[in-house]
Amino acid sequence: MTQYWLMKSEPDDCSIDDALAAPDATVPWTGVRSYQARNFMSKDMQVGDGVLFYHSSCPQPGIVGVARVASGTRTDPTQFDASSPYYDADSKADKPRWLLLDVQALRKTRLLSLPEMRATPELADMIVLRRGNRLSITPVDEKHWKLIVEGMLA
DNA sequence: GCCAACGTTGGC
DNA sequence: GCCAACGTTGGC
Repeated sequence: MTQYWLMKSEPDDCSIDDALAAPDATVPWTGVRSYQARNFMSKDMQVGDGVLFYHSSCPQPGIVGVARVASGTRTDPTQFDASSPYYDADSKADKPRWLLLDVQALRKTRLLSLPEMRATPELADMIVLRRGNRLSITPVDEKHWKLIVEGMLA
């Protein structure tokens, strides 16, 4: 069964335009350094799952596009790259701690801004809107996906 | 195993 | 630049 996810990306790092410009519009989702998000990738996310592409840590945070999970997980090489901001000195090559998967951008949406999301009662129980939420990958209910992708918020 | 200190995320 | 929230670390 297809599931749905919201994935945060800092547009300075990888924006929806960057993803759409990549070969096959597909980018390796590097830099996940939370066990909870990692476990979503390895245990729950399936090729073909829907992804809401979200811009964070930027002037206009919000949902900017639709994507899909395009691969299973593999080792995230940035954990071994001492010049990377995602370097993890404690992760060993024979026992990698961090994973990534490929995400294929499908299209841009209008900007559904964080303030608009917060002002929309139908979205009130989205995990990404919870106080203090810092999780970079969160599951999305089908009802929320439909409202945002094809419903009244599209 | 508890919990205070610290670091990070991310909106504002 | 500030700060709320929360995960992680490390002393005990």
